[in-house]
Amino acid sequence: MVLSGELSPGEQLSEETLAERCGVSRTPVRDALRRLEAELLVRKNESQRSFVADWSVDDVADAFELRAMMEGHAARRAAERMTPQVLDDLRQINTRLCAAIQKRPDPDIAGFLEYNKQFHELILKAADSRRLTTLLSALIEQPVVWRTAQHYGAEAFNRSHNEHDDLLSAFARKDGPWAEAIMAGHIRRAFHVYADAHRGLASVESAA
Amino acid sequence: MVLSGELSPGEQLSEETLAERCGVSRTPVRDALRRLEAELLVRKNESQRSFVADWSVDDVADAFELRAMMEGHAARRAAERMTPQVLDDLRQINTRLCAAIQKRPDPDIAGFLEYNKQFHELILKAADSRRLTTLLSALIEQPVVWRTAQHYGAEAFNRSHNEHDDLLSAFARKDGPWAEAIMAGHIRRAFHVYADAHRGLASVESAA
DNA sequence: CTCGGACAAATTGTATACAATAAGAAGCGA
DNA sequence: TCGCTTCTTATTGTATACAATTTGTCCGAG
Repeated sequence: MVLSGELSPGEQLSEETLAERCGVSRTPVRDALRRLEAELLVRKNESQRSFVADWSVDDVADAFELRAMMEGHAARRAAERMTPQVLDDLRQINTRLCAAIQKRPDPDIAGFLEYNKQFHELILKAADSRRLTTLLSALIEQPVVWRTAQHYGAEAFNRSHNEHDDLLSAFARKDGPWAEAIMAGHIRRAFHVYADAHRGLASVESAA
Repeated sequence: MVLSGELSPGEQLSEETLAERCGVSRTPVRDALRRLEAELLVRKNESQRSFVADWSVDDVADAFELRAMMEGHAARRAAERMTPQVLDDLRQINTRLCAAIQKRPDPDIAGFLEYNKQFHELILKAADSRRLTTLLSALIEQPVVWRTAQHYGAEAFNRSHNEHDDLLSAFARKDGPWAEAIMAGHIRRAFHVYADAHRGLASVESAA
């Protein structure tokens, strides 16, 4: 509801109101608010009342910057720990991703998103750091990824696929620094696609 | 209770048992478990049962590595955004820290910890990234910092103070990369003090 | 003796009621 | 009219009861 714009930035979120609206009691609503607060989609003021956080473009830039750093770090660790099995799995996923974006008449965006998600998650798993996994999960908003992909053209899809291929090369050579550099660039490129599409808009929500 | 070793690693944490033990109902216990899970002090298995996580030395190394990366990033951002006012505040804090570690006959460890915390928190604030602040708070376990400081000798305290001074130089010149490098080294040094003190021990808890 | 299946126990998820607290509104005096 | 106090109301914190799910155990068939 926050990400779809159904709730406006700054709007107060009363537990009882939300509970009624969702047809559940306050208890699961409280849990959900806690999670959303951890993901910074919801803020609490000094007296514990909840409000919809407003993500300015700067906030999104901030999130992407951190994600670039952390996924880059994950890629480096993954490269250092790469096994033939994992490498093969990654190649298979990227092959499927390639097939999805080359579908005609229209590329299969849902397929792209799914395989892209699998690709990044497998790298994260290969990085073998519970903490990194936990921290990143709070940082990657799939709806933001989704909106970014909506603005991809054929060339952007191909670039994404090629960057994944580059990553596979770095992984095959266990070249950690290279993998880190490619991944950081990969994420930053995604941000610029997002930023170009939202240029001049005050917040994410008003664009949704 | 987890950090003091009152609860053993791997031990199951029943909400009801904890509630009884703490004299409260299950509701606040549930909230607490959620928070502890976010900080990775508690794990949940696939069927949502909670257990005390066991932090091996590798896990602590993992946490310190991430902390070095993220606090380094924070230091760089802080350097780029540094103002005379903040710089002055940081200098004052470090002066007080210096006084605390030079107390005789024994250095004032509590004072060191307090001013060290203030120093790092002000840098984090100057970095001006809500996300970075949120993520780091889940990563910095003050009890771990406390235990590390217990193993500091006079030279380690001085080194810490001098590294803070170096950071101030980097901040004064708004030299982001330099600040990042110093901070990363500063955190890594702290880890090695910790690791040396715990060498050969299987887990944090058994050493506490 | 082992393997399933069903039953019992333990545990978590959810709903609801009440208590504590904070925000807002009304009244009162200067 | 402004500022203060007080009361009302809105909202969150906590306790408890019950439902749903999972785990462990026991018994019988093969």
